[in-house]
Amino acid sequence: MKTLKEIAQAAGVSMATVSNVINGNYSRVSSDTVERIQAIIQATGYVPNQAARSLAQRESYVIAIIVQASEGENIFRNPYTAEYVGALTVELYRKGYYPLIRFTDDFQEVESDLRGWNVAGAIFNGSFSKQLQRIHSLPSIPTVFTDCYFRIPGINHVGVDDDAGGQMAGEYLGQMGHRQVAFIANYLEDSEVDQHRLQGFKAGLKKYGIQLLEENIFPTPLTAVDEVLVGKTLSKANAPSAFFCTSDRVAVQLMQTLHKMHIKIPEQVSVMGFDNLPIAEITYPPLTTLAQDISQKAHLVVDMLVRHIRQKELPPERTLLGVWMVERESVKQLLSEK
Amino acid sequence: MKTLKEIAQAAGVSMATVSNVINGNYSRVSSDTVERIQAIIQATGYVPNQAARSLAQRESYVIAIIVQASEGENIFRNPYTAEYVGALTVELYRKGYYPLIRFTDDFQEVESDLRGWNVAGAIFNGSFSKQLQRIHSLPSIPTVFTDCYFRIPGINHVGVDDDAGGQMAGEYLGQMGHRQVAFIANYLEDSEVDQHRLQGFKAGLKKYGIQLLEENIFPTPLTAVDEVLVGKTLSKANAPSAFFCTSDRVAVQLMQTLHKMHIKIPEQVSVMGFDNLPIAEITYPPLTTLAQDISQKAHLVVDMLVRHIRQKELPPERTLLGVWMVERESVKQLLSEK
DNA sequence: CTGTTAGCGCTTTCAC
DNA sequence: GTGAAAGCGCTAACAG
Repeated sequence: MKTLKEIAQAAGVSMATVSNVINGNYSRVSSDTVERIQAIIQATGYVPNQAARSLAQRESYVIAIIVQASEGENIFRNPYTAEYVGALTVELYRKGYYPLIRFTDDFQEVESDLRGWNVAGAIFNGSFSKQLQRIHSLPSIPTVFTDCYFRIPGINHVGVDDDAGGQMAGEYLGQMGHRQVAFIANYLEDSEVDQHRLQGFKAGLKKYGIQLLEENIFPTPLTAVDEVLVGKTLSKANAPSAFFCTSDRVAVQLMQTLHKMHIKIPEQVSVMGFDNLPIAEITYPPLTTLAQDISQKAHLVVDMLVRHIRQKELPPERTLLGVWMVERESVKQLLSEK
Repeated sequence: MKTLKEIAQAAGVSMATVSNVINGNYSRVSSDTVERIQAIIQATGYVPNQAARSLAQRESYVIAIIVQASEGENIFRNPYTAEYVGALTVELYRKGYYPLIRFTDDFQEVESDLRGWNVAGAIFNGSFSKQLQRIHSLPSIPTVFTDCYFRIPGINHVGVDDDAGGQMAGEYLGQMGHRQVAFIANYLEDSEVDQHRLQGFKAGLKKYGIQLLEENIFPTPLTAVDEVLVGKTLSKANAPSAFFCTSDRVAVQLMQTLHKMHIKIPEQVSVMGFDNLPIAEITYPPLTTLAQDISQKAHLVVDMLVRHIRQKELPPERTLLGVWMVERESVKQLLSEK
């Protein structure tokens, strides 16, 4: 018993009626028939063919999840991305959609996925700034962009309040008595996320009259985290006593380097991260960081997307998720100074 | 320009011809026509409709990746799973397939995915022991099972040589001079992976005349890793000087507990893991562990699956991937004893 | 080499 | 309430 037609025959009704039952249009079918058909479906374990449905409806229940990654890169080695996509997956199934996950950086591939699968919607993660114009001008499929900043209005976006997070970090370090601090970005030049975290950080420090020196801003982990550079930075006259890193991953790298150099955390140097990934709990010492609620974010994103799928022509939305401090043990309270 | 039909009209040929060009059946089309049609496809950015193709062929280019997880669980928080599924995703796209990722524990859902999408094949990860019978009796879609042990013959399987890994761990600890050791499983009762690692471990220890005491075998992290139990275990007369954990994640938990108790690793207690996940590098101290090549595994799995898709009726295959020691700093060399 | 034709399994008017 | 029929976009014989 494989097709709708066979179900219809078994029930002695037309295909249209079975179709109505399957799709929950009970108002068009007598409750007797509904029950009878459902019983048969149950008994036979009939499963509708998604391809046929998608063809007939000119739309599938597929949602593309496009994650920016370079050719052949396994982006799920990044724990943040993995957890986020996992959370999206869970949410999508909950709502009856199927995720189509694609790692890419290439607009061609994105376009053929979107069109080839007649996707109902798409979720983008990462800074697709360059391709954005073209993505945006695609057939009118609803999209939500996440973790990126755009100058283009008219897109749906869910992000994290990076400014606020940076600011909290700045204030916290100030309050803990640090007066010389440093910032390590992931990719300052390209990532607006990094730029906002830095901006917020500066603002937070300002409240304590602290200035972040240009020389203490490291645009990428590569330019900061190796032993010689860390050594140089720490041996200066006004060496920073604390580092704020744009992500937990970067913080972890820094901590490794410090361990190798036998520099004690937080006794000699304090470290802060951003994201509150599972790894933040297992570092030594446990990492003080800014938390974002990834499940909530996924939930919001999927909700927003589904809303726009159901009612096209809804005006674009933007949401910024809050962040909060998770105080662990990687930042030392300094004696207050003059 | 959206459909094959339109391309055919534009080129002044029949749909069949365009179809042949799209599917690379160049032997049935003159090279002139091939070029002309390809040019048009290029120019118009035509993308074939996957649903239609799948309907007509009675098979899609979708491969289901079924990951065992409880209802609503985001299994990508497990870094091993995330990395593995990511690697599968990369490999599948490389071969022209689309991954359909599903977290579940429920056979019903598996079945409706497999049938509803007319998947070309499926990859299972986790111990689907209970459902296996039913999965196996499904419509004849090729499957590969990974990271599990089954008594049922006739299935394709790619696993890791857990016995060998366990044995290497046992021999290594023996060679490093440890004489009292302990083993922490993830879920000994249910996981045959754990059981094999334990078995190998015992065998490896035996070469050094070491016996693993029953009381030093912890069936789950819950029964081992909390402070009181660790305290009790370590204060015994013949306290273990080293712990072999069935996974890096468990090892990390143990290390955290030890840190909390201010027990020095490896000076006071040595720790070994299994998997060589990225986290193994960032623990303090870096974790000595057994490595498996996840990309290679994914590659093998996809290769095997595709082989069975192309030639049904191929006899079932089983492959065991090798593992190797990655020596870092979590195991101490003890003075050799009597 | 190329075209014609008959579906794949489902949804969707539109009649009844 | 229910059914008949016309596709959705593509592939797969089979003719020519």
